Amino acid sequence: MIDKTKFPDIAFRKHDHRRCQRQLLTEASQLCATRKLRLTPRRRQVLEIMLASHQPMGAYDILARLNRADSAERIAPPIVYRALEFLMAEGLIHRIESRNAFITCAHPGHESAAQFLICRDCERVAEVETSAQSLLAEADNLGFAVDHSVVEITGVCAECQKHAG
Amino acid sequence: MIDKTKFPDIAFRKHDHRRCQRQLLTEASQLCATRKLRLTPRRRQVLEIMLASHQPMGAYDILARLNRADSAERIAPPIVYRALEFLMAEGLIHRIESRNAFITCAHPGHESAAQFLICRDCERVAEVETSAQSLLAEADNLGFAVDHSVVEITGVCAECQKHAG
DNA sequence: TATCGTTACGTTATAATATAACAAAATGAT
DNA sequence: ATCATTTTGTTATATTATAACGTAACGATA
Ligand SMILES: [Zn+2]
Ligand SMILES: [Zn+2]
Ligand SMILES: [Zn+2]
Ligand SMILES: [Zn+2]
Repeated sequence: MIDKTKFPDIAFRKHDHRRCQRQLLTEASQLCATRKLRLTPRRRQVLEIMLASHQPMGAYDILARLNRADSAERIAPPIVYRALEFLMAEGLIHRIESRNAFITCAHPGHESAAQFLICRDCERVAEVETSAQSLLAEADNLGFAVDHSVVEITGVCAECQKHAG
Repeated sequence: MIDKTKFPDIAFRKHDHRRCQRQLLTEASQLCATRKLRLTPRRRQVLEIMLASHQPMGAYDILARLNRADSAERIAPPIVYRALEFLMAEGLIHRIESRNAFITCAHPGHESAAQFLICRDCERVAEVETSAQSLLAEADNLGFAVDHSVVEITGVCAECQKHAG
């Protein structure tokens, strides 16, 4: 069992990635079973493709891999986007907004908002736990040189909350 | 002079927006003059269009307004994207990654990374100046009900910094 | 196991966002 | 006036995402 709370930068280190993959697939299965949701072959297939690395993938990258796998079929975009939609809704993957790309969740089932350290060189992504700690401090801790940070909080402003009443 | 440090939620309040517009245009002019950069008619026009409101605009929204303004010309996407590129490079506007949209900077020339509170109801955006850790507290302060937060820190991981040597 | 409502998948077309590549014009420094 | 540089204009195309609608699989129930 890889504890990503202790090694939040696992994505940036050499490690037994097979174990990552197995562990996350198992967690995904269990999570879906618990919630009585169907991790269908397609959804599982997309998740497996995404588990190939700790780099985010664009929907069309995933699509290309799907079409390379089953040389007979001609999979179309909506299939991929639907699988991504399901996986995101269940917190098995996250969207990296600044890249229009998607990445597997490092610890499925977490409550707090996901936060990422994205290396613009190797393109690997580490998912860190929000907790109380400052993310920038955490980055500094990990020796991660911050280049650009995107912080976007979406919600409803006070005025609109009144009107909605 | 509107002090957005004292009123970080100015975008969510009733206020004299003409003053916002005038003030930001003046700041933009001065900033470009200081840096010996050209705030050309096109760039200024795009900035003015964006100053219409505190809501982010897509590149094609801006394009549509350009084409409505000069009914003769047929402005094409690259023109808009180039103006946006310039304005972003100089910190006069910011990109809202989670919306593929752009918004004028609330206080041009600031050093720290921009952070936003985006209302998914009225779609107005407040730019706040706080550290990442206290942003959620700030949101709470302003009565902003957080719905979804995107925190993306891009940089170079420790390993890649070694290889780059 | 036949039926039926629901969920997931497949297919086609198209919308929305963004950039490549190259030509023409404007700028500003000799 | 000339020329290098920057900015703008133009055409075409790449990339990302969704609408709309039909088919198949599933899973509960009779
Ligand atoms: Zn791994
Ligand atoms: Zn996660
Ligand atoms: Zn205003
Ligand atoms: Zn700003």
